[in-house]
Parts: sequence; structure tokens; C-alpha cells
Amino acid sequence: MSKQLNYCNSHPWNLSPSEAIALQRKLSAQVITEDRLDPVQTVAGVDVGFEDRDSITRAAVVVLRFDDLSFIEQTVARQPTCSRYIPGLLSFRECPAILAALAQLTVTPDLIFCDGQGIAHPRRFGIACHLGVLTNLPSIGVGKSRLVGRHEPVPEMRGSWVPLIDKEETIGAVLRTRSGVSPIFVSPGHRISLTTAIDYVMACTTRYRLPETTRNADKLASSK
DNA sequence: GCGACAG
DNA sequence: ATCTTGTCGC
Repeated sequence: MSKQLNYCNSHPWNLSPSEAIALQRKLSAQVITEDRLDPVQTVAGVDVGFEDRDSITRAAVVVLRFDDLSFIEQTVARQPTCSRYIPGLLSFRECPAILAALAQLTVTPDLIFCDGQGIAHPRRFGIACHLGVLTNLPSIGVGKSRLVGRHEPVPEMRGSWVPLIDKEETIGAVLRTRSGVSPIFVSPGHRISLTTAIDYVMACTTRYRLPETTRNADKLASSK
């Protein structure tokens, strides 16, 4: 049996913006937005923070048991920052460190929650898609704000959502995880449908706006 | 040309 | 993302 996480078939990361965009267009053909996931027993949250005025990128992964959200494992990877942030090209800045953190895990998560968008992206290839395709793991994009798309107001009740639409296409959901708090942006990353993604996000969200996976990864990525 | 723009 | 204390509201 070989380890499931195989990052050796990755690709160069030091690309110009136009090269990166071309690569996104090419890789987006591999994205699967249907449910092709095994029964979920473990969920992972990934997040990235920066140190020393952006010179160091710090990626954190936290794995929880799905049924009770109890802690299983966490890893952190620190690397020199490889590129600046450009809207639409976030994954080229954050993925290298995230892949390094994922490679340190001793368990393979059944589902990954990413900080940012999945297909709710100009080329339908946000960071959750990129991470999902490279690892071949099911992934969901969980964004705190909007990159593209338009939507109607979201009802106040916890659990309600409205479609996020771009060019006549539903690319995600604007989801109210808590009443009285601004909604979050959920979209499929890889090997999962939108409605299933919403279900998993709600199942992992207790009393805060963001899923516990993301909150835990957040702490790890930004605490020193 | 102008405005928008995940983290 | 990051720089940062107290403060308003349920």
C-alpha cells in the first residue's frame, strides 16, 4: 500500500500571472463537482498566516473526528513566502506551504475545508479546487467574503442560504451559519456537490460563524 | 478607461 | 493576510 497523499506530481509554482491563469484553465477541467467521497470520518481545516512582514508563510492543518469534532492531529509548515497576493491567484501563494503541512500528517483526512473559494472563482478554480485536484481529496471552499458572483439577501435564520451566481451559473452558496452574523461563502472544491458541501459545513459549525476545522487551523496559523 | 478584487 | 484596545450588544 502506498501513501495516499502524493504531491510528487505537482507542478511549478514560480509562474508569471499569465502562466498561472493558463494553468488554472487547464487544471479546472479536472475538477469534479459531484459527490465522489467515501463516508466521512475525519475532516481537516487548513489555513495560512504570515510572519515577519510577509516574508514567512505559515500553513496549519488541523484534523478532527467528524462525529464529535474531537481533535486528532495537527501540523504546521513554515516556508519563505513565494509570491505576493493577487486576487484570483491566491492558491499560488498559499498552496506550497499547505501541501508541506499536509505531507506531515500521519492520517489522511476524508474531507478538507479550505480558507477561500472553491469553484466560486473567475475561472472556477479557487484554492479549494487547486488543493483538491493536487491531493485528489474531497475539498470545500469556505470563504469569509466574496470573490465573484451575485446573490440575493440571505434570510436571518441559521442554516438558510441563497445561491451565489455568476454568468447564469450557480457557483456556490451564501450560507448563514449563525443568525445575526454575516454569512459565509461555500463552494465545491473537488469531489463534492454544493448541497453536500453545505451540509458538511453546517455539521462542522457549532456556535461560531466558521466551521470548527477552520477555526482551529486559524489559531494555529496565526499564533506564534 | 473604471471599478472590483478569496487571503 | 497584517497593524491593534477598548467597546457595543446579545
